[in-house]
Amino acid sequence: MNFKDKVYKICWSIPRGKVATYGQIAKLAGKPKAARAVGYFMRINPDAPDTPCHRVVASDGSLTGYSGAGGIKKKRQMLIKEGVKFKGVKVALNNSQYIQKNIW
DNA sequence: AAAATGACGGTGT
DNA sequence: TACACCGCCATTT
Repeated sequence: MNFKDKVYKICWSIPRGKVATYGQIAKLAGKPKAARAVGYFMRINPDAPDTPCHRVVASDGSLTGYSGAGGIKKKRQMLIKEGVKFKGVKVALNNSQYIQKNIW
């Protein structure tokens, strides 16, 4: 299992209505400081409905990137529609962050 | 092998 | 909130 597959697998494990941060995913994948690389994988993946990459946000809760149609705006709407709480322009990590324990 | 790239993260202004 | 910097990383060129 390479780093890339782990990242995707973790993405798929994020439940509806919850979100995870890039750094969090990087850590779960075994590379605490590879958040940047995680973003890279999100960018090249088939996007939207396929991999729920829209459930991945920046550490401060703000939405970054998203190469799918609609961009950031669309991403935010998708999250809201799934039940993710928002605090202004950012995600309310306090009650919408996905707290996951080791899945391996 | 070396340099460039980007959907990051943390800190400071 | 916005922007600039710098350190980090896997993947591509």
